[in-house]
Amino acid sequence: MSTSVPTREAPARGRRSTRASGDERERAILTTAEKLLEERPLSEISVEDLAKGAGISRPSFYFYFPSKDAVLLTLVDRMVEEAAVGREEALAGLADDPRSAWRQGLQSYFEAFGSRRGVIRAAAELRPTNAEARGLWTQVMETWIADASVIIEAERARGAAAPGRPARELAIALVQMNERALFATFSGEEPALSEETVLDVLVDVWVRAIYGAAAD
Amino acid sequence: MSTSVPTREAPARGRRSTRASGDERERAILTTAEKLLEERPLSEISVEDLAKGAGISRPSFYFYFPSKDAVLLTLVDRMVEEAAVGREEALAGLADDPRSAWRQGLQSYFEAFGSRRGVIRAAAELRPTNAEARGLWTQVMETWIADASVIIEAERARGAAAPGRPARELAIALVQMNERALFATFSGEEPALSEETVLDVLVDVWVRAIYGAAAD
DNA sequence: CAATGTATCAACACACTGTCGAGTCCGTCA
DNA sequence: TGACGGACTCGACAGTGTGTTGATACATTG
Repeated sequence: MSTSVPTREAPARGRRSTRASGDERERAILTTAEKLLEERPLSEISVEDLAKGAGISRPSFYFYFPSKDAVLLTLVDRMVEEAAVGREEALAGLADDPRSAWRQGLQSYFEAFGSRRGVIRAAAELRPTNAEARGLWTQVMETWIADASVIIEAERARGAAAPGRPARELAIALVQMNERALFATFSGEEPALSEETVLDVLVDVWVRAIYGAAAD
Repeated sequence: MSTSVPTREAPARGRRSTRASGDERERAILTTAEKLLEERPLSEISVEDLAKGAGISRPSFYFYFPSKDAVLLTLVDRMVEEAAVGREEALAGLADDPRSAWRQGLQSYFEAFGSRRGVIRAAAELRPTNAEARGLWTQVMETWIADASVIIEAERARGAAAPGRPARELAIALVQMNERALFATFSGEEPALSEETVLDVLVDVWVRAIYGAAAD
């Protein structure tokens, strides 16, 4: 580890340059955003609100972040990283018990996203209008899909899973289902599955879609 | 089943009152919106653009619609109504051939939404910020889910479908999958299923999830 | 031919975003 | 020590968008 600043792998969307004291200010903006997002949607939060919450003026805000969106992307980055941690481990014990292995894979996302409702809600709100947000989300989906495809193929090869449409196609549909269902549940949409049942239902569909043979 | 179509009284979101000549103007606004939405997202279309496209001034626009959102909701209303038409018929020949019956049910949505990409994209963009849009979409989902639940239960009762989690839960997850997958495909997101395969893949998951027993 | 309702728009009042430039504060080093 | 420069701050401005108001046409139609 180098002695210099704790190498923040954070993308260049944070502060303009520098690395002096105002570090806390940057933090303050982030935590303010997180707090406000629990209360109301992104569209009802202005740069002024963020600045005020961090105890600075609006122009000063722009010293730390180039826009409101950038703040959010930083938050999302963080969350995604957390979610990715659990992903690896889950994919071990497949041969033993597919159902609970798949369940585990889902669970890490469930937990990471579930603990930051404001942020995912905002992310969903941002995606349509912000290309960077779209790209970031695409990446997440893509790794998820890639993982699932590989496993589906492996399960088919060893004869555990039923043959059928290309693994990737199946994976895309299932991952999209997860995304939508979890978003709906966490943002309190109607209709949505309850927090207690989402995981079970989703895993059920996954397992049936992957292992069950197509009827007729 | 009851087929209670969401009573279609023209929503009060059109013109302030009246119903005189300026009818064409209202139309012009609607078609302008539809046209512009094929080119660029809702967030990049201003009331000014809409007004200009319809050959009137911005204030005049407000004589016809209370806001930009209202224009869109009208468009969505229309589209949803079209989509609902095919729904009824599809649900007949289930006993004969479940797969193609389910496929047919999906197809009407596929076609209705696929022919108005701009509008669905805008609808997705609007949903997070506009309560009315959310409510409208909720209704659509709800009828879809209700239908699916009833059928799943019927199929289980007659022994065709496998038992499992409550039909409604299954229906919610599957309908959400459809929604997300179709949106992704039609708005050219990445990753997404191709237009040629979406329907097949979705139907495949539906059939396996409903008729296939849970493996493990 | 008034009177009533339809339709139109210039001008205004706001809200928000992003930028510019003039500052302050503080550590460094000549 | 004192001036130089970089970190940081904010008042004031410019731009773009929304929604409203009030004055004004232009019909009908009673």
